[in-house]
Amino acid sequence: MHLLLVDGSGYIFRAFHALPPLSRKSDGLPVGCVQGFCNMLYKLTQDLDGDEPPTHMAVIFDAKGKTFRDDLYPQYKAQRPPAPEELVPQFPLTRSATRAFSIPSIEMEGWEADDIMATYAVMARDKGFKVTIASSDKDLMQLVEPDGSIRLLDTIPRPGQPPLRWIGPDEVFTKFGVTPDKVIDVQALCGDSVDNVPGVPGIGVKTAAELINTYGDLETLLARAEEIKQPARRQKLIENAELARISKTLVTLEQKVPVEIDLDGLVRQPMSPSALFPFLKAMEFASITKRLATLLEANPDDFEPDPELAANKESPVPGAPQKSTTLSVAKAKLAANVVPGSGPARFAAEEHARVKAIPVNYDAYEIVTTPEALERCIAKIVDKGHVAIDTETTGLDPQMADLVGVCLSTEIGEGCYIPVGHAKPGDLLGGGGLVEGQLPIGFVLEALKRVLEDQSILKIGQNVKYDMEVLARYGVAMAPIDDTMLISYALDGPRYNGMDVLADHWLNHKTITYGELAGTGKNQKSFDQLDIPAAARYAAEDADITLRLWHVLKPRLAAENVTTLYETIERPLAPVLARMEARGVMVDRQILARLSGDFAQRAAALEAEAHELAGQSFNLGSPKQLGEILFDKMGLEGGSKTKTGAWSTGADVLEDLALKGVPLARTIVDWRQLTKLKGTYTDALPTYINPRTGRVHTSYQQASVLTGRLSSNEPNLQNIPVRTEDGRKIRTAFIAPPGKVLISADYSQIELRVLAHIANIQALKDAFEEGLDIHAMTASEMFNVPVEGMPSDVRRRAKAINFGIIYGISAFGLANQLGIERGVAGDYIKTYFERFPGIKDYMDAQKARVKADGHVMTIFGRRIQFPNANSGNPSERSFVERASINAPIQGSAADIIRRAMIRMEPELKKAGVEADMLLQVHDELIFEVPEGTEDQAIPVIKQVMESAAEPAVRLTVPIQVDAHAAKNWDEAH
DNA sequence: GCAAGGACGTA
DNA sequence: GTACGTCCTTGCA
Repeated sequence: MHLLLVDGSGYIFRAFHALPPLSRKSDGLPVGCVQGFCNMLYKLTQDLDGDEPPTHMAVIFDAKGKTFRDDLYPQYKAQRPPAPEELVPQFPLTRSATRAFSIPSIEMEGWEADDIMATYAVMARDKGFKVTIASSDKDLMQLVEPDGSIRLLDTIPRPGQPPLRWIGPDEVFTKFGVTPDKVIDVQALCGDSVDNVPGVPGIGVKTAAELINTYGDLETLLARAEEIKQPARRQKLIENAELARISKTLVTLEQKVPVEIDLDGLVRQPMSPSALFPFLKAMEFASITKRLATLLEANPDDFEPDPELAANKESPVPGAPQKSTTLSVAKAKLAANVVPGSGPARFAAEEHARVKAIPVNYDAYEIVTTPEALERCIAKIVDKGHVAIDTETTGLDPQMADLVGVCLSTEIGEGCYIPVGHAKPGDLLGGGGLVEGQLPIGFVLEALKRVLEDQSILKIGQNVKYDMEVLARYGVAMAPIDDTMLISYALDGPRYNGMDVLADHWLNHKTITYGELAGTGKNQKSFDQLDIPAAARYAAEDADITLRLWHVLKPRLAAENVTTLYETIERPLAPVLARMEARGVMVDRQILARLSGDFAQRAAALEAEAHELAGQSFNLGSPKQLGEILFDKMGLEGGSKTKTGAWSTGADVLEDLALKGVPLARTIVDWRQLTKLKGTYTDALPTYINPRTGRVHTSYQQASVLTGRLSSNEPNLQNIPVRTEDGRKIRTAFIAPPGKVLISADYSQIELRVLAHIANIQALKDAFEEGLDIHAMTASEMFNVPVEGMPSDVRRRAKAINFGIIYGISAFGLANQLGIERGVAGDYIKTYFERFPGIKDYMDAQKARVKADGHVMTIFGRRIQFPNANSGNPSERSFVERASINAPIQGSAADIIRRAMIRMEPELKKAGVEADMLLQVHDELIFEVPEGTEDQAIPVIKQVMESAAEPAVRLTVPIQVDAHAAKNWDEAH
């Protein structure tokens, strides 16, 4: 086996400088590098088809956009000039050329071609391949193997030199003075002026090699730097140790890029005349066409030039100068052609078409009731290496529901349903016993555990967190996992949540609804009451559809550059959330009961008072009745109507009335507050206490918020009151069990900090750097008031403006919030833009982006889509504009805390700290720790949270986390 | 029994 | 002005 990797991007750049001047085709499009590239591909296939011809081959390109190196070291490749103008249109053409030669063309956003090549090279070497990398890039020399299993091949044409020049260990030693495995250590020291890798100032290749050969490696050298004789050199090394380490990271190639196409996908395909000649003729490459025609024994005249790429000799677009029009039309066609045609995108489209065409056959599903059938099913999974799984249970709460059946699907169209908990109809207390013929649940789980816990077998689910939690209660720790819901969320946001919607949208298939199977309303049967054949059809369909969706959606990750988001944020977060949900939080029933009584009494008194003031009895909970009393019967001024024509009676309206001397308004406001607290919190929360654990287990929705935040429901523990005194009493009911304490750690002003970073607002950054009160600083800038002795109202206004900015400010909204004139609010905004100049640019950029692309992006590459960004409805359009300003800010902050959560458990463990992460409230994490260990836990928690953006993104503002420990949530907060 | 609207709790 | 979830009433089936 022999893998040939071609450094496509490297070739283009080097060829551009090495090759003779431009050649153009008849419409003026420069194609010199494309021609050289085609010649090189031809030559390679000719010259290497000697003793060990390549059996596998791919051309790798740099994707546009940033990589992790830019985040690690913003100056990386920063001084590199933009690509020459003649080169730009040739980039997509080299991809087309690659495909014309029937060779996979691979690029991945976020990764350099070198990283992808390193990944494939190592992957292939480990499988015993011989690997050739067609490149002369010195950064790839670190991959060269002493035994010759990985070699480089320089293919750039150079006068007076052979066309192909091998680079093995000897050539590497000539270049770097060390063996290939030490190349990165040398590069870390000597740096690279072309790529702007800093290295250690004053140390060149020779010195670097000498040092590395003396000390062995970089870390040893840095550790023993004191021993170096030359004082200047010693000094430089000690001072720049960190720079050297960063440099080493920059030059070290990633060997674990999550490539989507495995080695089998790189098997060499024979050249196809029908792919090749239309391209070559469109490019007008006469001589290589002739040579290949001879080689393939084909007649080029049988093929027409590819109309998408050919010189356009037809009538140009009216009104435009002919030449440039022709050129731009060609470019536009290219742009449109390249995206769906490129490797990963084409693969995704083909997979979609393939999977969509396979019909669902309910008769093909199998019910497993014997140990032999179960073994066959397991053997199939082991053989396949991945399996779609769906667990069926008695309910929707993963902390309560009992397992009824498990369904597994290894091939599209197939599914094995294993019933374990179907019950005979019994009385209210159950007691009917299990339906006969089912395998014992313990036996089934023991057997399945082998595959569900096997690290080499991927378990695919839809909302797999649910299945993980249920199985965890039966002692099965399912891993690793993939989740079609999360893949869809990374790609498309919460738009197609739910398997029914996904199946309908992507597979054009309507799944059986649970209502159709089990009835609706109060007569709905729980899953254990269903008869097994019907249950099997439903369950197997779910597993089958999940597998189909995985085949359709997973390739889109690479094609649409969402792999990093999914792999580094969404996928690893799911098990973390599963554990948080399983832990739950302790809630003191007594406290809530006492509060409930208190609130009830006070609400009743207010109700009587309201009836008195209104002069009649009415339902205080009815905005309709209240509006009629206030504005019709009492004839009060200042009423406004809602969009449905009803009187508006919101808290702001009532607050206005109260200030104008309407006592009833105040009474209603107070009553509403108390009944809200009672109904939503003190009465409802105790009903969520799980009888098995004695704790409250919320459920986190990982894939339902547009911006990337989590949401919490049943119960929502992300809106526990905090603003009012009565509200905070509810927080005192969230407690740590005996011997433990709660820690609350929250990000300080995370969204404003993110804004300062994204929009690059120096004044804000400076203020955060100096640890100032950010709202007071804003007020001082805006209103020319010193921070010392600032009136609280001035600060309040500035705070409202800061929040307004984050929300995509409008004069209307700000005026509303502050109770001031529209014109005054408009002046405030104007002043703000003047004092913080970058803000306006940021806002305009997001608005332009969302209109052009239909989406905006967080700093971690999460796309937030707005399909109606160009809506004809002006208010809808303004809404999208504001949301597109807010989304990258809210979303980047959400990404940061997600990253912190993923890293938290391993870091706590590493630090030897026992701390259970229980809750997340957007910018706050709640932990439970043994009493007395809080001082060990807090620094670790803070450290993880404050550095959570790194190394993917190096923020240009400090992140600050405040953390406190106490026996209850109110005091810890 | 269900959906929509209004109101209000959080970040 | 952003992002959510829950409770209650209302109106219709």
